[in-house]
Amino acid sequence: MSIEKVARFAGVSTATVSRVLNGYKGVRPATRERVLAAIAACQYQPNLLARQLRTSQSRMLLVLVSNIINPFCSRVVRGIEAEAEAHGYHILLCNSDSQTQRESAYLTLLSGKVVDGVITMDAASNLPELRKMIGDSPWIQCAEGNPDMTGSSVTIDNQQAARKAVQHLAQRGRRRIAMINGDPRYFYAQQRESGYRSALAELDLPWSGVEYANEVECEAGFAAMKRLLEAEEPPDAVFTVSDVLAVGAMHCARQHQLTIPQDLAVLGFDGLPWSAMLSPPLSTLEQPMHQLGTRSVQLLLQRIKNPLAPQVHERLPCQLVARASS
Amino acid sequence: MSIEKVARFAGVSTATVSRVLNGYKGVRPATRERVLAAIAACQYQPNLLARQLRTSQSRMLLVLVSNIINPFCSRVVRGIEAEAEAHGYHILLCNSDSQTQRESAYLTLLSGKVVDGVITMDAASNLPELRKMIGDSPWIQCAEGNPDMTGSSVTIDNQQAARKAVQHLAQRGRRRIAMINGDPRYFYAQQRESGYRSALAELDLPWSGVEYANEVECEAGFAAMKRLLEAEEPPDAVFTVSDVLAVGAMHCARQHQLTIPQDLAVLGFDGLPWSAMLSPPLSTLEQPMHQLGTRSVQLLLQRIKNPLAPQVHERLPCQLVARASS
DNA sequence: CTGTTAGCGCTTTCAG
DNA sequence: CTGAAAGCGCTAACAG
Repeated sequence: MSIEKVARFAGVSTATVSRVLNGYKGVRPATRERVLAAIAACQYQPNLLARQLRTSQSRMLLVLVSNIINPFCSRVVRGIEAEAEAHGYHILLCNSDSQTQRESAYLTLLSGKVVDGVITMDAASNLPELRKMIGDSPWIQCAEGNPDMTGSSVTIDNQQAARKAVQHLAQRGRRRIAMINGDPRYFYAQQRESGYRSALAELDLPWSGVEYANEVECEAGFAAMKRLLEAEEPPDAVFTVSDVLAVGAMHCARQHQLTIPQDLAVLGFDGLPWSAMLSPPLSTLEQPMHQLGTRSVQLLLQRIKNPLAPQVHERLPCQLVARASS
Repeated sequence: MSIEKVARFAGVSTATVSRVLNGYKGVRPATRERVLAAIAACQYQPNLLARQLRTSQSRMLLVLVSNIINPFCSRVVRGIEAEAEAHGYHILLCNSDSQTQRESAYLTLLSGKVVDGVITMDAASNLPELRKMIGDSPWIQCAEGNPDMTGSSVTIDNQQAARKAVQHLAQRGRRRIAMINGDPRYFYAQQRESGYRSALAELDLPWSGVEYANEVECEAGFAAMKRLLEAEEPPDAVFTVSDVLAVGAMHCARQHQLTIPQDLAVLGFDGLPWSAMLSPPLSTLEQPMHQLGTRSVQLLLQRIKNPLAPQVHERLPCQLVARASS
């Protein structure tokens, strides 16, 4: 069931079969019919690998995330996939767990021509060795990425978002605002922490407290909150870097007999749909998750089409949704 | 930077370069060194596409899920990816949204030799046209799949799990136990509903009420609960087919001034980590999500290695975790 | 131990 | 409008 058999069956050359397969115009209707019939008769299925090798394009995109279990990631990936599919591309998913070794293993698919480009949602850009592997292959950093560096990116303004968070909490009368941050190797985590600190300074709030969650799971949020609450001077508000962490933080507060928001105000991040349905409903900074994904694909495809396209750093809007938890 | 250039550079044949690349033993250390040096000098990166075409194996697995946003799916996929990676395989992710057309578009990657096998978490097995596309390519159905049909599967005993759910709720004194089910095109949904109804019958509970959520999102759970609560005879307990739906159901109950579990007992499904941290903590049927994924890969790889391996239908255990919501 | 050679299945000039 | 033929880059017999 190769193209040759079909050709023999139809009594034409392989070139002609290829032409009808790819919908070229210059084929006499009669022969086209004959070829089509042969294809059906042979139950022919093109070998995509061979085609990809020959045309040197796979129409596949590599998506490197730290962990698809993070609902923020899965929603962005959904956007990526939707847009990719709309342009006839497929996606290869890789969970790196932020392990350099795994990331580089996946990046060989890039140099190996198995994928036409890559979207990273990981801290890859911070590692010179990975940047080197990517070389100047088409690459977009999504929801992470330092504009001062090379490589296009589409993100929100993380520093600004964190400032909004602190300002909101301060407006509600909170004085000891803590932060539960993510892995500080991420640029987004650095930015949010910097925004947090600068807002605190501007508002003349001397108290600060930052704890790091080792992963984006509610248990990690719980543990971080515990450390915060059992410190000498516990916070009266907490800003977490993910709604998932906020769930853990809220649970911990309840275990400590604290009422939300009276005793502790809680503010999440991401804007996952279920944040509105928690008890109490969670205030959060809503990220345009789907759009982060679709836009990344648009820029990536643009880059694939024209490798010389200029690098861009897009910033998508992010807004605070105030609810009962703060 | 093809293998030929490296060969020329090292003064050997392409065969020898290929040999050292693939770690064959029969190469004199001296030549091996020379080749290695040439590879480094040329910054050679093997074209994986060419290799895949030649060896006719891509070491890629297609994973067909309805929607990666469902946390149950993302956790299973995590298991799939972990096991796949451990065996040197990569995964191609497809969100089908249960649209036949999209599923079949992805399945061409199977016939096109882009992937060596497929794991479906979708209702694909229920559609003859898709089964035909899969043909006898290596295929495992994960968390879904009718044992009466061809095609190996690894699932839990959905019928049994639903019975446990009803029994638990009845034991707690509930008489009007409702169910919020998923898309009834899924075999798992059919099985759970059948388990629900048979348990009700066995317990002599005449009241029943089933609503269907059109997607696994909390909003859908909310809407379904609303229909249930606004009916003439509202339930005093509800069993949802996913923890995500339970979040919506609980929120709806609160809006209706109902206290959980006094006025309404709630029981979820899946056992997502954050279910324990809701307020009140959610009782749920815990599925072995990670294992569902890893086991599927094991069976699939077995099948890829030996296409004649017998079909199996594995059932993994699932247990009820009782918490404050019921 | 190493080289020669024949493809994997497809697309794409270049002739006719 | 159609065919012949040259590869894409790699692996794997088969010789030597």
